[in-house]
Amino acid sequence: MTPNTKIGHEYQPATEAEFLVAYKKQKFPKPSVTVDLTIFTVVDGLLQVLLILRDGHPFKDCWALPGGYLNVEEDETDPSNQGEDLEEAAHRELEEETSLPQHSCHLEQLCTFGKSGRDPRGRVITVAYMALVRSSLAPLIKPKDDAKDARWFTLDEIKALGVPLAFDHDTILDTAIKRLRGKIDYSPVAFDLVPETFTVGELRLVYEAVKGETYDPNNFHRRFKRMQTDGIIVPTKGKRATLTRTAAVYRFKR
Amino acid sequence: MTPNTKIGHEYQPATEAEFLVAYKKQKFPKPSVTVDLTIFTVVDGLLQVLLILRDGHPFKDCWALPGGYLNVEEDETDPSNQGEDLEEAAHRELEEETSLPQHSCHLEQLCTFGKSGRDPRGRVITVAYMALVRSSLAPLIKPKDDAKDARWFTLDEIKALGVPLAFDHDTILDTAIKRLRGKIDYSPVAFDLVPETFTVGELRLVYEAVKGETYDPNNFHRRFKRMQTDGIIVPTKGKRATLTRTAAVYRFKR
DNA sequence: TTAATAGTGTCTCTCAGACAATATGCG
DNA sequence: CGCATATTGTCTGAGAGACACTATTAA
Repeated sequence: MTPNTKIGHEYQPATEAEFLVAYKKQKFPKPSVTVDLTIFTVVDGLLQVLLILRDGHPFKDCWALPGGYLNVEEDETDPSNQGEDLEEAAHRELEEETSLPQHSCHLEQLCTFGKSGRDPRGRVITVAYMALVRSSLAPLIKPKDDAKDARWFTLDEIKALGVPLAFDHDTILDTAIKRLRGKIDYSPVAFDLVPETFTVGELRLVYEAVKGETYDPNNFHRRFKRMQTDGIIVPTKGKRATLTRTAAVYRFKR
Repeated sequence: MTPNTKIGHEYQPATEAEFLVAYKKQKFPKPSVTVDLTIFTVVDGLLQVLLILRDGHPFKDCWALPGGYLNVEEDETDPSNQGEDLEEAAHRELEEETSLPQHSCHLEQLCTFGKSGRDPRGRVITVAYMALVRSSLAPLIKPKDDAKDARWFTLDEIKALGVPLAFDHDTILDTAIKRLRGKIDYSPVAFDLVPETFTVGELRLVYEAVKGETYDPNNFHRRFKRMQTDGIIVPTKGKRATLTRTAAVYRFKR
């Protein structure tokens, strides 16, 4: 890395130990770092996103993606502990927001946004993550139904708000949707949106909700069977689920 | 975003203006943010990466990806100016390192790394970018050939160093290679590694260098012709280039 | 002339889209 | 029973991989 001379990052004594002692005494402006989450689920064949209503400034009373500051408090007694990792913070936020047990949801880093002026409090860089909540877990998330502070939105409902989301969260959400739509074609993310066991129809509904287009049920079934012969999907004993008739139940492998 | 109570992010007066005044007076620990670049090129049919030799602590005398601090100095007279954007910083670093004119290279955000302990100076979050330099520009980059401070490495040469790169740059590089290998199949990144005008063979060599595998020249040619009928590629007047015989020359469209 | 690469043609296999047909079981 | 969905099957066309073949030209 090329140190920035203007803010004094390049003082260079002989040993690294000496350097660090001197370095710690210096002061240069730093940004804040936050972690924001785009939490998706598919319920009733609709792609939905979890938004929270901000109760404090800035963007008070605006809907926003859940998120929070990255904890970077250094441990005085252990210099190697410089606070929580980014993934750790994302998992923490996800748990705080959904009350779901850690690692019950797929979580992946999406993109980092840091435009000057995106937060009136000062320079804030946000690392956006995308989380996928399987439909069987989604209903567990909204216990505080009366309190209007967190709820699932379909994409149309967000548009229907008529006002933008807080900060640059519209851009983040847009990036997340594009990423999800792209990834579903070549990676097994769909299996993180469906219940642990599922029927062909349920999986197809997830694809349709994410891509926003209909799939020919016959062709999808063929594709599904190929996944079965490839060992990606295995049949499950509990061989029934009810829609208009019975259907075989499967489970994702690995 | 959910403010972190422990570091006092949630003081909430009535108006946003009042809030901001009070907020600015607070102090909480912040990380540094850097931008690191993985700069690729393909020369002589080999995928190469630009590394610099660190002349200061930490990781003095280690090879590293070029990078530097994000400038977040706020403008006292203009509160909306909170420093340079992430992309701006990446372009600046790229120009500083390669001396190539701005926007002559493809540049895209890769991933953000922020593990606790990755930098002994303190908590540092780095936003990694991937840059692609077309082979016709690559030779322009190493004027300081005697000074051993920046040069192209093939992947094998990096392995042959026998020591890891500085910081977590091995991980970043690995991520970049995987991204490039993945993207070349479904996006036109190869055209950012080839000269502005190119022959079928030159384009194939780029694919082979990136993927690390050989392509059947006949089948590749067929694929190439399909791109031509799709209008992605157009023939160019200067219809010759020399290897062992002449070949038609093409240009990427859009 | 020769050798290496450009460029064409062919066969096979896989997979996607369109669409026909049968099976099943809830109402 | 009737109908919606599950499940199977067939036809076609696009594209990938393997491989044979001809054309061109620098050395």
